[in-house]
Amino acid sequence: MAHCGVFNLQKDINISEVAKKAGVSIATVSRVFNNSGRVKESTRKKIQAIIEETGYRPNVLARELAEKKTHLIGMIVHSLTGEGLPRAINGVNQVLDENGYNLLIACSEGSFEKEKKHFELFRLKRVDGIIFATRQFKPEHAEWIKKLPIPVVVLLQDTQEQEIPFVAFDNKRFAKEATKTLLEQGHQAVAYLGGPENSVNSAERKSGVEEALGEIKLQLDRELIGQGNYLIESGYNEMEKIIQKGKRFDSVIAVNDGMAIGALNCLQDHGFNIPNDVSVLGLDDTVLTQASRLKLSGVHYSYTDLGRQGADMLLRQIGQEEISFEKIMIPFEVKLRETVKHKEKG
Amino acid sequence: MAHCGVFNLQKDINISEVAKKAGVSIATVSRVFNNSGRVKESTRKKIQAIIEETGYRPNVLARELAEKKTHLIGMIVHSLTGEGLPRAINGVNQVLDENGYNLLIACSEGSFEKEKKHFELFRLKRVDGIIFATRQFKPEHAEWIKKLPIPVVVLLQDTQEQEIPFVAFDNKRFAKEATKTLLEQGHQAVAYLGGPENSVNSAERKSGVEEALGEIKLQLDRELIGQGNYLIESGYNEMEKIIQKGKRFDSVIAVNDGMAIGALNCLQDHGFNIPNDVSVLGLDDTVLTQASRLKLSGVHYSYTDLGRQGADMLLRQIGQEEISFEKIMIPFEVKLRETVKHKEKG
DNA sequence: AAACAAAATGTAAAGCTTTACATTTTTGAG
DNA sequence: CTCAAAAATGTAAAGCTTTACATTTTGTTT
Repeated sequence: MAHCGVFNLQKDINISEVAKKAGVSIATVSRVFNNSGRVKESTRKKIQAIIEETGYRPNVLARELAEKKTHLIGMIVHSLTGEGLPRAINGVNQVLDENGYNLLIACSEGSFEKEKKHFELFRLKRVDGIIFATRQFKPEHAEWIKKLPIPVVVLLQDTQEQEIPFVAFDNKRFAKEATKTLLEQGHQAVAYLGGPENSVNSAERKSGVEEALGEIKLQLDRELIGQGNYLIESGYNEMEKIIQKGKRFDSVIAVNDGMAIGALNCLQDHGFNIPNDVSVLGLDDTVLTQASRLKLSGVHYSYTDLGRQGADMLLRQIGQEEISFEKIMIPFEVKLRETVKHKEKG
Repeated sequence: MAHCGVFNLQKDINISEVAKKAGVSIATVSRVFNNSGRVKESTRKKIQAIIEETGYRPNVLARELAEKKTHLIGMIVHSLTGEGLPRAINGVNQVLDENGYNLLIACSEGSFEKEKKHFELFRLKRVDGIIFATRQFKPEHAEWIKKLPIPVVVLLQDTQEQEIPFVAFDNKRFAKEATKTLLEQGHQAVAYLGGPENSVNSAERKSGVEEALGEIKLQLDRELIGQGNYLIESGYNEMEKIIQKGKRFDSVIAVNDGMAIGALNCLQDHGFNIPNDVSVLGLDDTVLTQASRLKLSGVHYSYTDLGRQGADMLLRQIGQEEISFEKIMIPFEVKLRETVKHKEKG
């Protein structure tokens, strides 16, 4: 076996030592290593041999200092748990990896202060670009971003700014589509389980549901609305409350899978037959849809795609003179599975 | 509002400009900024005022070059999806953040080649340390790591090397404990659903189950063993196969939650009463345990903890002369929930 | 006031590369 | 064989800090 690349470096060798061994100047070595400028074939071979032999690798720090480019991308996410964001990170990471960039991760835990801290940190670390996934995009965020001399791409939120590009899910639209699909199956009395009041995404989804109902002159009955916190348990509890009211409904739409699963369990515990008595749909498509005995219906949208597109967009912006505005909405697909009663089968 | 820190930097200001403005040398500015060496109070104030005014921040790259320290930790994981590793990343990230380090993420997708590539990359990027989470720790890994001039901590696997510290779950032990707990409830005919044949962790868990059975002179019946791939569907299918064989069993242990949930669904579809006819337990404790109508029993162990302890350990090693060997096993807890029949209730 | 210690500050090197520009060498045409 | 142009290579600056060591200033003691 020949030399094992970088692992063989006992002590760091630098460019001038290579140059000395080859009897040339450091500029020539640099040219050979970076394949830039002209070098006579014989010289190139000689230098390459020495690079091979010594296992020389340029000091990345010095290089970055000289080039003013770190090939580092910073990504700020509000959470590292849950199913979505890790997938988004994965997507980002894939694209960066394919393009020779590295990913620096920071987690804000939803704290505005931490977001700021991480923006500053990334700025100091001289990252080449930032991907910012937040639960709520505020005017202050826009201010910071506009001051930054590097491109930023926002994930998950519409920035409402012509200067700040983003990639997001069209919450309202897919909630509307999913609801329409449900209504087309003949449902009329829809119960809705939403997320926390202050959640932008949750509000968007609700308004999508309402819009779909509105188009056929229906509306959400106040008595059939629950408000929870995305968790399975909360779905169960909110469903319980609605059932207790005794008002009739033929379908339940939940803002996410967790609450939908909770609702499903609750309905079954009350003896409802799913989907014949009640259809259930979550505006989501996580692993939970597969966990229940009846496969849960939902809306599929890919976080991996979100991440990939975001990273693509960022890389496009990097190196560009002007930061150009782009917005991308990730496509979605309504998935009717065993928890929704189909007309044709009805 | 005063100056908004780093965001205000229109153009980068460097230390010599600050020095010039203050009428001192760059060494003094450096001393003030880093709070090192002695500086007269009046000089310090003057310089601080100018730093404040100009928003000067040292160029991190130059600093790192001079200090030979990047405050960067590289983490290699085999997957970014799933519930465990993102939590581990989260734990690592928390500790690093608390200690002024940054996290560089790389995903190997289980490929040996990619692992190598990322080790090399991290080496070149001059990270201060590496956290390596792998599915299988091979002799080659040990070779690389021993050649590296920076500390490495391995996650999830016993390195079997006195020189390479690790943090892991004691798969065999918790599988054994969980099984013993189950047996103590009076079960005797245990069916086992395992993971892929080549999985180290899966094998460890199986041997833990066998050991527990062995202690009371029982053993796994070959007819009651399934081999799947961790997914819900695979749990369902493997359970189905076993049921078809018609052999009696009073409990099912699955290598993970996914397969346990699949098995649970399958059993219920066949009309078994859980837990009266059959108890079900997964050697895991993910969100899936909450998803089914009957809360799934399992073993809880914290990936966040794993990550935190790993990062702690790494930071301890950094800066130390000799790399010292440490091994940590994360504690676990058996969780009996609704899918296991309890003796006292029996 | 001298002498010395302690404190404050400055100088310059080391950390290592890339690259614009300068210089030398080679090649080919006349 | 000469000269110009092209090719190859070298020099030195720029990128910016930290820090060991040198120097200057200040303060104290005798």
